[in-house]
Amino acid sequence: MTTKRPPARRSACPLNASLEIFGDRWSLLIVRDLLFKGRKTFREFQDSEEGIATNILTDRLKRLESEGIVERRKDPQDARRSFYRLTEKGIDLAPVVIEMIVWGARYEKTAAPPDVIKAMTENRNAVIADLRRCWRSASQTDDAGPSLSQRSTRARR
Amino acid sequence: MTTKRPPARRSACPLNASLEIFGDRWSLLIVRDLLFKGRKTFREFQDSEEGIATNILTDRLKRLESEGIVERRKDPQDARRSFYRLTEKGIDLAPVVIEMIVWGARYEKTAAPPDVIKAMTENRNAVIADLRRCWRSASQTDDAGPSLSQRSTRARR
DNA sequence: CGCTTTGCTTGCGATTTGCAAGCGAAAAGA
DNA sequence: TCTTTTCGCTTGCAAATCGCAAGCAAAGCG
Repeated sequence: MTTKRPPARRSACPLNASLEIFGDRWSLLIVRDLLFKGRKTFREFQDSEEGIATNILTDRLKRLESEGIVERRKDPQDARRSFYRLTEKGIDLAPVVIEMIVWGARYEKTAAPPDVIKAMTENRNAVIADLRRCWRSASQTDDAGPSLSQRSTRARR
Repeated sequence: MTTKRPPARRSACPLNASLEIFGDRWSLLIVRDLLFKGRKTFREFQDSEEGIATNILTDRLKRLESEGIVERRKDPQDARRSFYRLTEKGIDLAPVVIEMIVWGARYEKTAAPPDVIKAMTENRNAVIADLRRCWRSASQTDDAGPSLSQRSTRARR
């Protein structure tokens, strides 16, 4: 008589927990789109440069939602559409995403804008604080998240 | 007449580059074992709590080596065995791994030792600097990496 | 009413996974 | 020496996942 199902982790290591939740090629791209690009609908995610397949996108959104990383709410204007937004737990993935961006920009050939990378490395905490502040206010006003977020690319103090 | 093969990225985004290299359920666990647990041989990785299959371990080690994240060198004592060690590029994954550990420890049930998590959050840069220093000296003396790295769990200034 | 958009499902072949077994070379033990 | 064990790795195979195309109901739009 089992009670419920915390799908049984491979280990009790926190890194392993993280990897089991978003350790794949797609999940963090959706988080990136939410965090930095102001994307919030299925179609907007689908239109991302990487070209995620619709079935995978559906699966990842469900998974992220069931993990409490994103929230979904229907568009009152258009009943077909839903808006996705990051929860607190999702916003807290920003440091992970930023470190991965910095590493990728440093060691691989990418089209990363140098000023953004510079801000992320030299001004990490301010960038994260900005993202958090922006999302917090957005979740109060209820009118979706930030859109382009080229805010704190300029240094703070 | 194609020149070579930079396996063709899905996009030029640095996050995507990172995900294509280590965006799977296993690669970073190997990096963790190297960074924090002093493991350095095939068998030691295999003995990790998560129980990686040998074929996958072989594949990931090859992949990490071809990406320049780990280096392999034969054991002069035992010709069967090889030692793996992190390169500079691999050591620079420490911030990524640490953020994932912190996130996992914060939001999931894990067995993460609280003092280690505390050090990683409150004293992030010192922890990273310690790891780097430790690995740099190890790669000079040529006698493998750090072993238990419970060093900077105590705050610095 | 046709026509499009949105989010999602289905089908299907290809790739990747997880697990077990096996294997050669080297080391260790008798 | 001869046997056994260890190490890193390969193979086989079933299951799961992936990527791509097509389709589809519900809702908006003309």
